[in-house]
Amino acid sequence: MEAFINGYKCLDCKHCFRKSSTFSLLDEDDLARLDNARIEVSFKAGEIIYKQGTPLTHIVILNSGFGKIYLEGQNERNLILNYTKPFGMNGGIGIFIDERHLSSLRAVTDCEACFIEIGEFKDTLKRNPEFMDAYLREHSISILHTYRQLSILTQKNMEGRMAESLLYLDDNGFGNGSFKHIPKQDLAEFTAMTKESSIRVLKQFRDEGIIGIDNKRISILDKKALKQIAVHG
Amino acid sequence: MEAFINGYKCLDCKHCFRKSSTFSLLDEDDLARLDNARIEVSFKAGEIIYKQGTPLTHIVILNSGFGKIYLEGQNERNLILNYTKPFGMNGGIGIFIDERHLSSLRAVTDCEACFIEIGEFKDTLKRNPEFMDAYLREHSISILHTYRQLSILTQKNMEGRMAESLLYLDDNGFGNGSFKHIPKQDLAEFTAMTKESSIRVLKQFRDEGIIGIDNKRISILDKKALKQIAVHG
DNA sequence: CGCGAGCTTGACGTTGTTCAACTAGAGTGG
DNA sequence: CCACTCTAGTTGAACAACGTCAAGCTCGCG
Repeated sequence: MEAFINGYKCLDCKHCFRKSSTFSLLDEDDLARLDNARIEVSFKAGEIIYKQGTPLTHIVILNSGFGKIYLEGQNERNLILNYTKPFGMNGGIGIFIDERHLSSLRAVTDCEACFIEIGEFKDTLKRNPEFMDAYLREHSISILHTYRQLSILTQKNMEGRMAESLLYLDDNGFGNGSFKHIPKQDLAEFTAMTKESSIRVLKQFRDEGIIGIDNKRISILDKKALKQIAVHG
Repeated sequence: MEAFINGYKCLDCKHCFRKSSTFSLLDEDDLARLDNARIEVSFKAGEIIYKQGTPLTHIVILNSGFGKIYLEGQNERNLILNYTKPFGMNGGIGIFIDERHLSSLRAVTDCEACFIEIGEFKDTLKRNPEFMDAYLREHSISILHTYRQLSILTQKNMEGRMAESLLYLDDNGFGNGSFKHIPKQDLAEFTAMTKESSIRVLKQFRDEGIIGIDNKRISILDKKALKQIAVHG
């Protein structure tokens, strides 16, 4: 019964956590506590999972589907920081300051999300140094990516930025050499340019035989050329 | 004798740590251990304290003077992420990944730096949950700033970026309403524009009576106007 | 006094955005 | 089945923003 009502649990915690190298560091006892502090919610593609500025009360983990993490910037323009990774922890960066979300998360596909209450989550971090280490490693990688983005987005031209982004998506588990689900508008928001510009750059890449575009699916045809453009741009 | 040889200690650890709210969370025992894992080095203005990509073996704390934290980007162009804060912990973000520096730190003024070995530092973090909390809070604030920069640098025009930067510097302890030590080139690297552009924008601000420039010292005359430009730009 | 680093200026070219119009395809109700 | 609508995609022309280049300046310092 509960399984069909949004906001209640229908999955077994241990099952999910076994798939995550970070959560696999916890023992039965800690998993049980987290399970207790956990809520499941499903989201439809396009729905907002959490919004920048709102109170940060839970860590969010997507155990199916994926979402985009973005900053809401000047006059309705967004900047996509990254896409979620399976079983990655989202929304946690603000928990040590004012407990508000520093970014927004929106479902790209339909998603199943686990919400873990941050009080319990923090306690778990404190009780388990290895878990803390893994958590910090995850965040460090995210910061490394943010630094890279900062450097790329402020110093490379449109072609270079687009090449970097396509390579990043390809190298980080968005399909083998091709990906759907990412409209031109989103590629624009990931590369800090306008939708029109992203279309023009992609068209240029297509005309040069570097990528293929059919029916909203982008395929990388010449990765070497893309790398060349990424470095030089 | 030692006091005059660079790389040896001449300061009392407890003395310094008492000035830092983060380090004041540690007890005598932990402070003594850190003191043991500590080296002091002084740097002249302009010298590199650590360089992006090199092995990260120590956390660096500046107890006098200040430095700039920057990314080394495309063809010799740097991007200044931030300036150091007194007794702030620098260089630590990479300690949970591959133990290499993600950014560079360079002395802006003459500096006295403490280098704390990261093994001991990590152990101290693990032994002291409150210290860990404070450390994470510091880093979270730094990430928040990085997000802000990402948003500002990719979405605002030059006037907006410069206004934001001047306000940031003013609000974060770089003199009351005016600051030296930051040449036009550095303001350019902080706002992701060329030296020439930063000069032109500053000149425009001066002509509008918003700032004053004399003898390399920039003074904020009309903060309200600056805020207006920052929001709108 | 001369040197050099940082600063300043203007002319010019490139890059990327804006705006406006148009197209294609998916979903919806009659 | 067809018109209607909505969203994503596409295109071109005009324009603004910003960088590049080249030259000259200024001021502190040896």
